[in-house]
Amino acid sequence: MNELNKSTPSTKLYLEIVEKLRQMIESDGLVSGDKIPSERELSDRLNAGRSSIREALRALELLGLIETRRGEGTFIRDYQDHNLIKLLGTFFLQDPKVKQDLAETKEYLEISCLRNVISSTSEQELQHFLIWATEQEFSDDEFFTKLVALNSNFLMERIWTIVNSYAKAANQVIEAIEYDSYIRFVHLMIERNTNQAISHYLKNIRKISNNK
Amino acid sequence: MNELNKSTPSTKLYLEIVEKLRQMIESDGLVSGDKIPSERELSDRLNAGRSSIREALRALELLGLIETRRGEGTFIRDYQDHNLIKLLGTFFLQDPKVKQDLAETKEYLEISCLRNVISSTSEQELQHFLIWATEQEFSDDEFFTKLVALNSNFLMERIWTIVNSYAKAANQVIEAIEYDSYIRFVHLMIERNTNQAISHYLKNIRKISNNK
DNA sequence: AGCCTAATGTGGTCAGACCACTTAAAATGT
DNA sequence: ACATTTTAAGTGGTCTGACCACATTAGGCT
Repeated sequence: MNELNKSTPSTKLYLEIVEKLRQMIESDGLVSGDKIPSERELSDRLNAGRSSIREALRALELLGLIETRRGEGTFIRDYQDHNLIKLLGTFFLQDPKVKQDLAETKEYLEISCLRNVISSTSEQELQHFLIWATEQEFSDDEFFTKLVALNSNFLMERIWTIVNSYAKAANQVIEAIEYDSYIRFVHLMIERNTNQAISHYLKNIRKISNNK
Repeated sequence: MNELNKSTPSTKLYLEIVEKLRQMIESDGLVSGDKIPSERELSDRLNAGRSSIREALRALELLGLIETRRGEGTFIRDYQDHNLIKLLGTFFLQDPKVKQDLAETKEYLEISCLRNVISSTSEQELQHFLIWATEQEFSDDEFFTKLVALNSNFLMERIWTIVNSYAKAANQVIEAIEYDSYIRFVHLMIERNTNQAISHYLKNIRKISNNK
C-alpha cells in the first residue's frame, strides 16, 4: 500500500534511474576512473529490476559517461568520444547532402574559432603555437585540434571534435599537407590579420585538398 | 554446433541490433511516423532476447530516432529534440563556465549563420523573411530558428538547435524583445551589410537582453 | 445504431537463470 | 616458505517467462 508510485510513472523508469545515478555520483564525489556499484547492487539500492538498471547504464554509456568492462565492473569515465558518433554516423552519413553540410559546417566552426583566436588569444600562446608547428610534423587534424583548443571554449571544442569525427567517418580526411602554408597561417594570426587569415585558410589550407 | 558466434561477440549485442534495425528501416523504406515491429517480433526475427532488443531501442530513443508509446508500439520519428539534451544537461549544466561557453557558442553559430545568409540567401527568401517578421509577433527563439533555417545546412541547423536547447535548459531565455530591432536586423541583411548586421546583432539583439 | 465489455496486442518492469570473463583467494606442489 | 595451479566469488551480457498498465479492436448486449 506504500507503493502508490508504481502505477503511471509519468517519466520512464530508466530516466529516473539515470537521475538517481547522477545524484549518487555527485554526492559520493566519484570521478573519472572510479568504480560504481554493480548492477545487482544498484538494483537492490534503487529498488529497480536489473534490466531497468541496465537500460539506464546503456544511456550513460551512450553518452560516454561510463564504461563497462565485463567481469570487472562499471566505471566513471571522462566525457569523450562515444558511441553517439558511431551511431548517428551510420544513420545519417549516407546522404551526400549531409556530407556537404558536414564539410561546410566544419569550415564555419573553424573560421569562428579562427576569428576568436585572433581577437582573444595572447601573443604568448600564439607564439607557443607557432613553435609547436615549427618543431615537428603534424596532421591537419592535430593542427586544428590545437587551434580550436586555443579558444578556451569547451563546448565549441566539443562540437568541433564531433563534427570532425563525422567528417573523418565520411572519409573527408586531409592527408598530405604543406607545412609552410600552416606556418604562414599562424603568422597571420599573430599579425592579427583576420581577413587575410581567413582567405589564406580558404584558399591554401582547405581548398587545395578539398577539390576532389 | 552452428552457434559459434555466441561467445565473445566482440561488439556488444545491442549495438549489432541497432545496426540491424538501421538496415531494416532502410530496406523497408520506413519513414517518420511509420510503425516498426513489436519488441517481441523483433526478438524473434533478430534471434535476440527481448531485453537486448530493448537496450537497442533505448539507444535509438535516446538519439531521438524512435518514439515508444505504451500500448501502441514503437514508431520512427524525425530526428529532433531528444533526451540526450535533457540528460547531458543534467550532467553538465551545473558548471557556470559551461553556461558562459554556451552563450558564447550560440553567438558564434548565429553569427556564422548570419554571414552565410547574407552572402548566399536570395533576395526573395529574405523578403519573405521580412514579411514574416513584420506580420506577426514572434519570440527570439522563433526568429533565429527561421534565420538558421535560411542557411539550408541541415547539420548547422541541428547543432544550433541543440545548443539552443541547452541554452534554454540553462535558463538563458530571452523573453521581452523589441520587434523594431529585429526588423532593422533583417533590413541590414537585405542590404547585404555584413559588418553592420553583426554589430547590430551584438549591440541590439543580444547585449540588451543578455546583461543580466 | 449505440454502448459496454472482453480480448488482444503492445511497451514497461521484474525475477531468476545461465554464460563469459576477471580477480583474488585457496589449494597444491616443490 | 615460495611459486604455481586450481577454485571460488563477483561482474557484466544475455535469455526466458511472467505480470502489469495501457490502447485498440472485436463482440455482444440493449
